[in-house]
Amino acid sequence: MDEMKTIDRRTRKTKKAIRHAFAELLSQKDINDITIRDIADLADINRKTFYNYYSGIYQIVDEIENEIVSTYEKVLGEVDIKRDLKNPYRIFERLTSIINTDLDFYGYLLSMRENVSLVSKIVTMLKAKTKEALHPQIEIDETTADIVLDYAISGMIAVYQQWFNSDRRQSIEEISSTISILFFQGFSGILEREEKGNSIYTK
Amino acid sequence: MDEMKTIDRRTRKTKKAIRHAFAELLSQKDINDITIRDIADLADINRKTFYNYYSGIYQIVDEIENEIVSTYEKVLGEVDIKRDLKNPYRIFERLTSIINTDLDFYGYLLSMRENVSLVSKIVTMLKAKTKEALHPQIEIDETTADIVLDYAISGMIAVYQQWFNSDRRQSIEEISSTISILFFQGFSGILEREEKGNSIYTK
DNA sequence: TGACTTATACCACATATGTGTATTATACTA
DNA sequence: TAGTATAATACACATATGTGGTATAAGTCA
Repeated sequence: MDEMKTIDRRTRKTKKAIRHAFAELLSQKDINDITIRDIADLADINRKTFYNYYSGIYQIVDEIENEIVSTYEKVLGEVDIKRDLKNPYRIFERLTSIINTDLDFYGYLLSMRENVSLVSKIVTMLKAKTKEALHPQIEIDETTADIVLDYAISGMIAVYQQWFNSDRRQSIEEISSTISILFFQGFSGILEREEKGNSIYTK
Repeated sequence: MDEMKTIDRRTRKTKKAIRHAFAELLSQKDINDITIRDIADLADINRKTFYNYYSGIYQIVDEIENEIVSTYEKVLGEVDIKRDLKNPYRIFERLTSIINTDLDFYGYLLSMRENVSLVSKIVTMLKAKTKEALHPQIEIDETTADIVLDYAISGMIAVYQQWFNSDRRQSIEEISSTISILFFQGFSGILEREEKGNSIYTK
């Protein structure tokens, strides 16, 4: 968003128009029913001009996704993964908050059928970040670490997806606490919490 | 596949030709580069005929996915989810085996960008099956159960995806054991196993 | 086998896609 | 502000898509 300033005003204007038209159309109909002609018409640009910037509809989505991942990455830089690994509540609380605020506008992307790519991008980024934080303090072999991270990160994102689809019924604290327990103690941790009847997040 | 026998021979022949052509083309190029004309030409049918059976390329994928999910569902019927929940090794071993055999032909689907839908279909099916097995024996509230299942099932599938993409380097026992531990004891269970140095699956 | 039912082929059309080329309009910069 | 760079347009073309109507071929069944 910063380097935008140095770019040709025409380019800036056109891309903005395309993005805006796309968002508008997306709010009206399914992505598969949106044609390039639709976008060009609504953005009031020549159809050819569209191809100067995007090779197709999904490349707009790709661009948006990359912006989202960048946001994640930046905010995650403020967390000390290494320190919090054995009590990851703080990490998950942070992630949940990001999703709850910055992602508000793009939230529906998470629930779209097509956007596995966003999920996999986030998975890739989080895996990289976590692995560099782990290495070499925690004694665990590479392959196992991969499995653990795949499992935990994908699981976490799935929870967020459902959270979105159910209009974020639970509080950030609830979600964070549950994911945190699932990650470190698994299902047995949940059973324990349920038995006690006093969850971590009760006020 | 059974009811196929009662269907008009022409229909049978045409659908088979389409499916075959699609598989052939898929092995040659990316799904996004496959046109309906390609399929019609290779299957040696009129382009219009294609539309008699499928509304588009992705509906073929959809059909294949549904067949895969059915296979899963059937084999999973042989497992006693309720009994094995606290020591889920058997369940995961069974699932891993299915993937390793029946899914061999369609395995690459799991690693395709587009096939989130397969994943979500499997998630939906497994969630339903698990919930009916849980209810009402295990004392856990509905919402929490949803979260646990989303987390565990999506995590599990992510592990399988990576397993596929790395050409199934680990044994079925290794994968099953790791997922099993992750599910019931979480990351702490993995750390414990690593410390002891004796994993469940060492012979 | 012969009458029927139905799948498929053939032709046609409106629209979408991707791309090339030449021209015009706009923005940058010295 | 004048000159230059480049973004955007206009136009055109080959191909793909989805769909409708009619004719033909193949399968089904009594």
